[in-house]
Parts: sequence; C-alpha cells; structure tokens
Amino acid sequence: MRSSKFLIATVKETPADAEVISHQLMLRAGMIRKVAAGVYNWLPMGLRTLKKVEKVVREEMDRTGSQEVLLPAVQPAELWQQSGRWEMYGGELLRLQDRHDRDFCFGPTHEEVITTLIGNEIRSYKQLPASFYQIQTKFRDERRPRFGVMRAREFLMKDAYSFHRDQESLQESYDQMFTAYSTVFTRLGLHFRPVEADTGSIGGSGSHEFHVLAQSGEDAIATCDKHDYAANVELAVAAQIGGERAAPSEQLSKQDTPGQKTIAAICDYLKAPVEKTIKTLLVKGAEVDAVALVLRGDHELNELKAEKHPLVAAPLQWLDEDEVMQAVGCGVGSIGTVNIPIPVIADRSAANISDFICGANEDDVHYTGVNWGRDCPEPESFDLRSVKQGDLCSRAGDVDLGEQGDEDRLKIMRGIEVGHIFQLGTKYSEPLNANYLDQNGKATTMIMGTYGIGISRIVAAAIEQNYDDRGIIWPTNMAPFELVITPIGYHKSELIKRTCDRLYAAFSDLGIEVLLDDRNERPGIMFADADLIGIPHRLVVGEKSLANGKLEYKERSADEAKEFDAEDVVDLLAARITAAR
RNA sequence: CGGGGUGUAGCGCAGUCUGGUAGCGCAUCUGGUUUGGGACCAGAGGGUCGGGGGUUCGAAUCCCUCCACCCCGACCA
Repeated sequence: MRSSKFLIATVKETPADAEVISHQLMLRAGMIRKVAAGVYNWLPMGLRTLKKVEKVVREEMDRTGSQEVLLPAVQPAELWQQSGRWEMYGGELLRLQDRHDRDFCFGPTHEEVITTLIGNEIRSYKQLPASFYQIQTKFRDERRPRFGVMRAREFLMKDAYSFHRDQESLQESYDQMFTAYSTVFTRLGLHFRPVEADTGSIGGSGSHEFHVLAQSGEDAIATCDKHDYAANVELAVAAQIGGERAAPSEQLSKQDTPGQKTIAAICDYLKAPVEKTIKTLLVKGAEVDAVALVLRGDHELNELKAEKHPLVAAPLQWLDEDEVMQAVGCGVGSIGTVNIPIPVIADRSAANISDFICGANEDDVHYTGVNWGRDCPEPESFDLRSVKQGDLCSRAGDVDLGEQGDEDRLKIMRGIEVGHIFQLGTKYSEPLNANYLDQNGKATTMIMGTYGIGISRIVAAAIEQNYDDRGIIWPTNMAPFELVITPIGYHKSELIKRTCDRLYAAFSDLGIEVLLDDRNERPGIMFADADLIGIPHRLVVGEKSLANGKLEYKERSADEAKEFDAEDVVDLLAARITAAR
C-alpha cells in the first residue's frame, strides 16, 4: 500500500475526551472515530488491525473443529421471553420495534438464537458433540461506556456455543477451548492470564476469564504463581487468618466515642489497632428485613460472596439510614454485635478474633473487649470478604499464622477481560427445548457451553500493553502493516524513487504487508506517523546510506537503527518478518 | 440512575463573570523558500457559538428548558 492512496488520519494533539492511553492512541493513529457514546467508526488503519485479530481467532476456532455461522444482529422478543431474559436482562438490552410494533432486540449475545437453531437442526445423539461460532457485532447498552472501544456499546465479538450429550463431553470441549484461547492470546503477543471466574446466577461447574494484564484494567485479579492460582477478586478465596481463637482476656467495657463514626476514627480515638475492630454492615435479608454482616475493620465486603449466603437477599441491598435506625436503633457509625436484634453472619476472620471493638448500637458509644460466645452469641462464620494483597493463598494452607513467605501470598493485579469460557449446562437448552434423541429414542436436553472473545477490545488491550511516548508498538501479528518504507526525498531524487519502488514491489511479491510512504512530506512527519501508528519494521531509504550501498533498518521496539546491505535487505528482512508471524 | 463537569472552525483552546461587528494555535488550500525526527514566509477558505424559548435597541455572554458528551459512584456479560 502506498501512503498517498491510503487514509492516514493521524493527529498531533490528544483529543480531550480520551482518558486511557489506548483510546488516545487509537484516535491519534487514525484507527477509530467516535460516532456516539460507545459507538465508533473503524477507519482503514484500524480495520486492518481488527482483521488481524479476527484472522487469528478464526484460525484457532477452526482448528478446534467449531463451525462458523452468522446469526442475526436483530432478534425477535419471543426468543428472549422464552428464555426468561426479556425480563431479566434489564437496560443493557437494546429493545426496538418494527413497523408492526413487534418487539425485537439488538443481540447482546446469541444463546437464544443458536440454541433454537441447533435444537431444530440436530436431532440425533450421533450428531453430538457439535460446536458453532461467529464473529459479529454485538450491542450492549452499557450504562457508562468508556475508554473508547475497551468498553463500547457496539463491539465486535467472537462467540461460540457447544452442544453435548453429557458433562464429560462438555468438559472436553471446554478444555479444548481453554487451550485454543491460550493459543490465540499467545499468538497475538499478549501478556495474559486465565483466571477462575464467578459463575453468577447461572451456576454451573466451570468458568474462566482470560485477562490481559494492564494497569488500566477494570477488573482486579488475585494470583499466586507458586500455587498456580489465579482468580477474579470477585470470587478469590484466601486462607483464614489466625488459628484457634484466643481466649477472652479483657472485660467488656463501654466507651464514649463522640462523633467517631468510621473505623479509622475509632482506631485513632481509642488508640487501637485496626485488626482489633470489626465493622457491622446491614443489608436486606432474604426472608427478614435486616441481616448484619460482620468483617474485621481492615477488610472489605465482597458483595458477590455475601449474596451467596441463603439469609442474604440477592442482589445485595444496603439498608438506608432510616432502615438502619429502625433495625438497631442507632446510626451506621455505631452498629455492633452486642445485643443486636437481627441475624449475624461473620466473616471467617472476624469470627476468629477476641477482645475486639465494635459499636454499641447506641450513637456515639462503642464497646471494647468484646468476645464472641461471652458478650454476644457465637456467630455463623462465612467467607464474606474480598481478598487483598498479601493474604495467604488458600492453596498454601488453610490458616494464615503469619509463618509463610511472600511467594505463598496473593498478589493483586489489574486485568482487562478479553475472553470468557463458561459451562452452561441446560440453562438455555431446557427453556428453548433443545432436545435430541438418545440411543433409546428418548428425548434428552442438550448440555451447552458458551465461549466469548472480545475482538475489538483486544485491539485496545494490546495497546495498553505495548506503547511508548511516541505511540503504539504493535505485536507483529496485530500490526496494520508489517513494514514501512520511509524515503528521504522520494519526490526529489530519481534514485530514491526507483529504489523505493523496487523494494516495495519486491516485499509485496513476497507477501509482506508493506506501506510505502510516498507522501511529499518532510522526514520528521513520516517518522512521527510511522512511530505513532506502530509499524514494527522500518526501512529508511536516503541518499546518505544508499551511497555506501546500505539501507537503514529500525525495529519499532528498538532504540537504535542498524544498517543493512542494500543488496540482500529484501531476503533478510522478509525472512525476519515471516519468522515472527 | 445519583453526583460533578463541558459544549465556540476538523483538533486543542480563549472570549461568558462585567451584553456592543467571533478570536488564537494546530490542521486544510494557494504561492514561494525548505527537506534525516511533527519547517519558514506571505495569503486564503472554514462558525446555526449544542437545540428551542425568553429578557434586551442589541445575547456566545443574562434567564428558562431540552439535548449531547466526559469524569466519579452505583450497577453489570
């Protein structure tokens, strides 16, 4: 491709509304332009990269034996009513009506459509297992789209669905997908991590997310390399802190704590370590008005874990000021476990401390020297908290006595979720009647798996991992062009022009994706654009080096340029580029 | 959905408080000089000042209203 015939829409200034680096660079490199909140145009430069990602994903999906299909973007409401999601999905589902006022939605995902299709087309156990995938535009009406194509409303996704006779077969496909996903992200040159993920309301036995590690990631993941553990913080579990609970050693004592409402304020006021405090959080119960969740002062509630407790209403609902007053007779800053009139669920670590400090259920008063079993009933112990950096990995032991070293402790990292694989079971095949006839001629519900990759999100995620102050540094397999030829004086020197044209033809013939910058621009502009766009290999053709029979070669990721003999540069470079694919 | 903020040329911004002929830089176009890391000189084009309504002799500026976009939070495949 010649630059003069290709839309190079680079901009020097960073657009004001772009927050994260990938969004800024995608705009500046002329890859995308915003049309509306979370809705983007892909320009020729951006589309080339998007297609590269698609290509790798398609190849690896094909390799698993999954068959490509293309399902409709617009789907009738009836299917969603049948699965129950027309009511469940909420505002993220973009609903529309046709000219006859019939209800439709723009597909945010395709379980309903594929399950109905395959339920009709596959009738015999002999046809199972089977797997289908598509690469297609999805729309999810996010409440807060942000970060460019990282969290867009309209986005490109690869979604796959597998159908099985039994759990063993599903597990086989699941494992195969796990491997295929790992291959995809490896081929794309991404630093990623598969992590155990929450199965949410669907339940089921298995789910993994694939995260690209980056500071700007919206998810937190907990990892322990030594024990090969990685999980989304939403469900990560740490070892319980402390062994046997110490016997009470202090008397229960009431303290006036005027105006001290937060844990930090109480610790400061009573000169107590934060590990000796507990906080009591009130939420709606599944069957009663209020339930108390108790955590150590330095721990954070994990709402997803709390929701899983049968006494707690799901989704989690906090009591407001009035409801708190009604439930325990004081404000939120003074709630405690002594004589509390509602059910108490304590986090494992909170249930394990003695002589602790808590509110007295009376404004501006706290108790010190509180002990479970003596001053208040033994609580139900449950894992309620989010793990934090430095917690003991649950695979390193059941209790944390402070004896284990750093390598046994969890690290918290940020990740961008680019893939998710999920064992669905019969969640959709049951309501949508996806049955097959087994060996005995008996109608049986298919067991399903679902597998997604965020194609457009990968583009942004890759940039978050690969950039410098000059622009993008594409992994080879994602670059819009593999090689850029930058002439110095293309429009002045016949020799330069001839040399560049010959190199361009030679590389093109070898199947190298080469961009010849034949614009009549100053070298500074061509260098700046090539760096910003992030083309991995650059060849500079100038009088200076050409006079000595040399050409200047520089890798985008390298600091220094090298000189190659003009004669064998084509063979050398072509070999180098194709080897890295 | 709650809180905060911003809408003025393709992009980045000033002007709004204190009403009086709409500006600057970059980009674009023309001519010239330049040409190894975002050149210089001269000239030119480009604006419903987010929309609607109101106050006023006169509104980018004041008032009302609607909209869009961004950030924080809540929520969430």
